[in-house]
Amino acid sequence: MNTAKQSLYERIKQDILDEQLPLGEGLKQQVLSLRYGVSRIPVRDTLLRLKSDGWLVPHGKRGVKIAPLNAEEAEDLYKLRVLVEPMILEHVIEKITLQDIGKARDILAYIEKNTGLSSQEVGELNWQFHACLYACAKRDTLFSSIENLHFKCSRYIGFHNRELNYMHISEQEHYQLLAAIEAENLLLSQTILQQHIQNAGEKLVSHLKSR
Amino acid sequence: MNTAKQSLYERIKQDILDEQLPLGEGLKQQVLSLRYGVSRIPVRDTLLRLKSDGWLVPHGKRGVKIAPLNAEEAEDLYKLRVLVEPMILEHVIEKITLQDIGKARDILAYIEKNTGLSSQEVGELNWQFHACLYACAKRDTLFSSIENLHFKCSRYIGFHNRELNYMHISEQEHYQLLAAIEAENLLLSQTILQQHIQNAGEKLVSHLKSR
DNA sequence: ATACCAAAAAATGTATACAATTTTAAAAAT
DNA sequence: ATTTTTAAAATTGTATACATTTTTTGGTAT
Repeated sequence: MNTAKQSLYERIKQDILDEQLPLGEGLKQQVLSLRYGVSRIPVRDTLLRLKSDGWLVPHGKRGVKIAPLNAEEAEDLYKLRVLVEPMILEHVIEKITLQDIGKARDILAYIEKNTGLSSQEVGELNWQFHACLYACAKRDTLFSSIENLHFKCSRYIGFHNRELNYMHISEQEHYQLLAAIEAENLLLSQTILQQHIQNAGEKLVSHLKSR
Repeated sequence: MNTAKQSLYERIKQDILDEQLPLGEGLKQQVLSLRYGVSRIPVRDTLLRLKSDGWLVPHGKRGVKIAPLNAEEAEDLYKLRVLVEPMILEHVIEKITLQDIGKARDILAYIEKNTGLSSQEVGELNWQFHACLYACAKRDTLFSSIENLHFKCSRYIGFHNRELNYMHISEQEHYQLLAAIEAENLLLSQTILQQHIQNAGEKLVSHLKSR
């Protein structure tokens, strides 16, 4: 919405990702308002929003804390994605244009060219690629459900990339997916996408469990 | 959280369901704060929350309006439920106790006994039945994803009941589902649940389309 | 008459102030 | 020493006041 609050939302998200905010304890509105140089009102708005997003959870009778990462949640999120994301491909193939495909290909090319990207930037571009494909299906509900799953995953993916530096592997799968969509081969594209998600999910979960 | 805001959230939800609030136009914070006798701050909190919930959508550059009902969204929501809800049954069957089953059965009995319930009350009790089963799986992420889908559906279900008075039909399916879970028959319970959701979904969608 | 611009009005975003609740800490009682 | 009670401190929820942005409206020019 507004620049101030939007940036506050982004800044707090970033600080959660970078582990700049206390994990076990409740987040104090006043501490955050001092830290970010705004009043408690926009802080409250942001905390409420991040709670809806699932990045924050209730803390005791009042306030919120950062949601702990756990392997079980990651597992369920990826299983959900395996089921849900292929659903939208039907509509993607129906509606996708050459411009859309070009745009998606551009994102992949950009990732390949810029080897110096941070893991988080790669993660964001990865989602841009998927979102770019899914958006052209023009199914708001499906799209936002998927977007929501991605958002919840993104906390794990950041971690994933930072510690495994994994993302490059999946680039080939992205090109295969794009080709299958371009060929309007629904079943193949769904299979590739499922595999793509499952591969990433299994790697992440096994890594989370082995800590 | 607090009583005042909790009840404000419930009251605004109720007024959206009962079509007591303007549909096309943006909801004005001040109008609502006068209407409900509170300041704009808790109103703002509630509007933000209902926007996250999907009951409200952005209105122009600023503010929110009530999300319009449309058949496409209902269709996608039910298709999502058909895929996602059977997922949790695996864990339900693994963990469910006789107490849980008893509690679920009590809810069904209560619905049968009280023939004078409003369509909305029946809808709420229906969800209580499902939630009661799903909760014992102890899978927070799966549960809240399903809860979220139900919540989005609930706007349509209220409408559905009011205009079709359909819900009694599904009681038999509920008993069948409970029996299959009690018998620890995963595949059967999943099939019944899928059918249950699909039946309701198809009826609702066809009704929405024929307006 | 239509399009465009500017000023006023309206609506929201944010800050500060106050109220209510919860947490803490300390003291008293067992 | 441990538990319970009670008061103070801390924290959040809400109201009011102010700032900023958006929308509307009225006027002017083409």
